[in-house]
Amino acid sequence: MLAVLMAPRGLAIPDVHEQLFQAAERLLLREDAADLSGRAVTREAGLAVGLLHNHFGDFDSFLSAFVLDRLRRAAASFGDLPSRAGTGTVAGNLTDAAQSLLGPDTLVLSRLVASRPSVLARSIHAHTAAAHPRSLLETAVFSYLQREQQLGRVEDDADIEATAVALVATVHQLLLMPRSDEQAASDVLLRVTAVLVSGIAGRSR
Amino acid sequence: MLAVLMAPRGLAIPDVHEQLFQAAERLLLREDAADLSGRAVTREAGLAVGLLHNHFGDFDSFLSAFVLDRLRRAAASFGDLPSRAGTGTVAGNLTDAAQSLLGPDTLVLSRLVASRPSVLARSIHAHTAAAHPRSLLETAVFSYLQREQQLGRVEDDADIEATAVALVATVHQLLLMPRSDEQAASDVLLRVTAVLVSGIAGRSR
Amino acid sequence: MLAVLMAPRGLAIPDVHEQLFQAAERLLLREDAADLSGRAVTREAGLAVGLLHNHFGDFDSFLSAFVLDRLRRAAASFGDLPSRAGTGTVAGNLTDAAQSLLGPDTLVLSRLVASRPSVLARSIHAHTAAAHPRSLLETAVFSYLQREQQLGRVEDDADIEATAVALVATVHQLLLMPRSDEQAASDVLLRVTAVLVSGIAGRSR
Amino acid sequence: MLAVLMAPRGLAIPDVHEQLFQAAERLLLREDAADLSGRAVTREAGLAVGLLHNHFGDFDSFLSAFVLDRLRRAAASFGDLPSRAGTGTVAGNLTDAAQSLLGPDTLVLSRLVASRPSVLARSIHAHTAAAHPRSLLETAVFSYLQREQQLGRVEDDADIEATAVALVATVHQLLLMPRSDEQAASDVLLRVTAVLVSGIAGRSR
DNA sequence: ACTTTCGGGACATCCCGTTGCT
DNA sequence: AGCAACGGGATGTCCCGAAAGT
Repeated sequence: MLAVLMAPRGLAIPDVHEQLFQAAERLLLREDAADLSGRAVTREAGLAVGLLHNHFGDFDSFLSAFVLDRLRRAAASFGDLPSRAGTGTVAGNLTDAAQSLLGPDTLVLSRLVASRPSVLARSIHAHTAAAHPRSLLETAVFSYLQREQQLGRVEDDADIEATAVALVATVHQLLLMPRSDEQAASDVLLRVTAVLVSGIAGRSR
Repeated sequence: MLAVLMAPRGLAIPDVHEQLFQAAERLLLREDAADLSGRAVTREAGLAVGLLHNHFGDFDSFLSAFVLDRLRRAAASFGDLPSRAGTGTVAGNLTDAAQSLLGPDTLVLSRLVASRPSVLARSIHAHTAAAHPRSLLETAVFSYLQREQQLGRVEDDADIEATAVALVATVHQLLLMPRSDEQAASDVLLRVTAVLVSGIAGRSR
Repeated sequence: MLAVLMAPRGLAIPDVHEQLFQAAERLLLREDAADLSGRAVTREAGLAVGLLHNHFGDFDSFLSAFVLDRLRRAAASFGDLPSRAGTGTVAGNLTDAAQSLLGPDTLVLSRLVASRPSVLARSIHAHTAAAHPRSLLETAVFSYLQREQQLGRVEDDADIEATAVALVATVHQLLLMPRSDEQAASDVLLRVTAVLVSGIAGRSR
Repeated sequence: MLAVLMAPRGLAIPDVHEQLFQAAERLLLREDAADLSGRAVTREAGLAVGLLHNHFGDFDSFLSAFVLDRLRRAAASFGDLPSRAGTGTVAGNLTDAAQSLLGPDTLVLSRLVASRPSVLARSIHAHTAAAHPRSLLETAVFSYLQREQQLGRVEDDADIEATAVALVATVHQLLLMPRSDEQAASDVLLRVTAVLVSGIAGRSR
C-alpha cells in the first residue's frame, strides 16, 4: 500500500479527548445508549480506533472520563445557584437552574448512567468524592434552599431535601422520556417548580 | 452425542414468554442494561438460543413485547388509585401508590427504556393503546387528584397535572439511580409526596 | 391456542412431492443455488417444515429425488430423438432436441449439480444405473447419431461421441451462463449445431 | 490465556488476499460449492475469522474479488492464443488452449458461478472491464480464428463465433461434470476440437 | 503519537433433524 | 399424517484490546 494514500501518522491531534467526547455525545443523542461502543465513537469522530485505547486505556475508562467531564460542565452551570439566594424569586431561581439542565449534557449523562450503572459507579467512586452525579445537582439545590431558609424566604420547617430531590428527578425524567411536544417540557418544568415552591415558600411569597 | 444426555425435543415448553421475560428481568436487575442480549436472556432462562427467535422473530420484538407486558402489569397494580379518592388521606394514597411502583417491574422498565429508547418507540407504535408508559402512570395520578379536587380535598386552583408529573418522575428517578441506603428511597418518596401535597392540599388537610 | 384457527392437520396433502419440487425449482430459478435450503423450500411451497423430512427423510434425499424426477422429465422429452433418425434433416433433429433442453428443468439441474456435486453423486449412484445426468442426454444424442450413421446420413468415420459431448455441453453452458440477450441463446445453439453437423455430415447433405 | 501461546497480533500478514483466495480455491476443489462459507475459508487458511471481513467488508465482496482475480489469471494464460495464429495447426492450437483451461482456476470459477450467479453479476458490475467471464475466453478463441481465417487456414464462410462458443462450453462442462475417468477429459476435449475444426477448416488441412 | 492490523470472542439470525401433540 | 416447537450448531458481522508499523 502506498504511504501517500494513508492518513498522516504521528501527528498530534489537538483536543482528542474533547473530540471523542463530542462524538459520544452525538451518538447518545442520536442512537440507543446500548449501541454505544468504542468503535462507534472513533468512527463518529473520524479517528482511528486505537486512539481511544491509547488515551483512556479501555472503553470503560473512557466512559468514566466522559461522564466526569460532562458532570463537571453541568455542575459549573448549576453551581452558582446557591449564590443567587436572596435575589429574584425562589421559584424563578429554581426554574432558571432547572431549565439550564434541559440540555444535551444532562440527557446524555442520564442515559449513560441508566444504561451502564456498574461501570460508572465504579469509575465515579474511584475518581471523585461525589458519591453520585445526581447528588451533585441535588446538593446545589439543597444549598440554595438552605440559604433561602436562612433568609426567611423558605419556611423553616420545609423539607428542602425532598424538594431538591423532586426537582432534580423531574428534570432528569423529562430528559429521559421526552414528551411528544418538545415545547411542553419547559412549561411542565416551570409548573412543577411552582408546585414545589408553593409547598415550601414562606408567607412572604 | 448420547440421546439420553440431550434435553427432550419437540416438547412444548410451558409459558416460554413468561420464562424469558423473567430471565430478562433478573438480568436487568442484576447487570447493566447495555449488557442485555438475546443470548444472555436464553442463557439465564436455561433455554436454547433459538427459542427466543422462534417465539418473537427477533430480539427487538422480544424487547418490545417485554416492555408491553411489564407495562400492563405496572398499570394494573396502579390503576385502582383513582378509586381510592375520598378514602384515607391524600398524602397517604399517593404515597401508597408511589411505593407500589418501587418494585422490580418499574425499575426494569425504566432501565430498559433509558438504555434503548427505540424499543419504547417500537412498543408504542405496535400497541398504540399503550400510549406512553409515563403518561399511563401520570394519568392515573391525575385522575385520582381530579376526583379529590371534586371532593374538595385538593385546592381548586392546584396544578394537579404538574404534581402528577413530579411524583411519577421522582419514583422513576429513585429507581434508576438508587441511593446508597436502600431504605432511604421509601423515606424520600414519602417526604416528596408530603411536599407535593402540602402545595396542593385543601384547607381541610 | 384454538384449534379452529390452526391449519387442518392429518389431512393428506395431494402431490406433496410435486409441490415441493416446484417450490425448489422456483427458488433455483430465482435465487442462488447455494442459498437453497429445506426451510426455504417449504416456505416457498407454503407447507410445514416437517413435511419435507416426513416424505424424504432429510434434505439431501429430497435433493436427490428432485434431481431424479427432473432428470426423468428431461429424458422423456429427449428420449425420442433416436426414433427420429432418417426423418427431416440431421441438423434439424439435433437442433430441435437441443432447443427442448433450453427450459427451466435443465437449468435447475445444472445449477444444482454444479453446486452440490457430492450429494448428487451419492444419490444418483444409489438410485439409478445412469452414471451421470449428462451422460443420459449424451447417450440419446449418440444413439441418434449412430442410427443416422447406419442410414448413411452421417459419415462413417465421424466422431459422433465427441459431437454428442459438445452439443450437450453447449446447451448446458448456455443455461448456466445466460447471455445478455436471451433470444441469442436459441440462435447460438442453432449455429453450434450447424457447425457440428458440418463436421460430421455425409456427402448427401 | 498465556500470551506466549497466542499468535502475534498487530503483525501485518503478507498477502492476506492471496492466502484467502487459495484457501477458497482448495475448498471449492475439495468440497461442495454450496458449503463454501467465510468461516470455512478462514479456517482453511488458518487465519482469524475477522480477517476476511477486515479486508473485504463482507463475504459477498470477498467472493466477487476472488472471481475477478481468478478470472484475470485465466485470461492471462489464455490471452496469447490469437498470437499463435499461423503457427502449428489450427486443431493443435485450439486443443492446447482448451487444455490449458482444464486446470483448477477455471474449475473453481465454474463451480462458484454456477452455484452463486449473483456473485458473478456483482463482479461484472464492480469491474465492467471484465465483461462476462465466458465472453472473455470466447473472444480469445474468436480472435484467433479470425486471424486464421485471414490466413486462409479457416474457411471464409465458417461460423467461427459458434465454434468458439462450443469449444469454451465443452471445456467448462468437462470441468463442472467430470467423467469417471479423469484421463478421458483430455481425450474428449481433443476429439471435440477435431470435430469442430473439421467443420470449419480450410481445404489446406 | 497516530494509525493499521490482528486474534479471539460475542451477538443476532437462521437452519436442520427430531419429537410430541392434534 | 401433518403441524408446531425445540435443541444445538453454524454463519455473517462486529467489537474489544493488543501489538505492530510509520
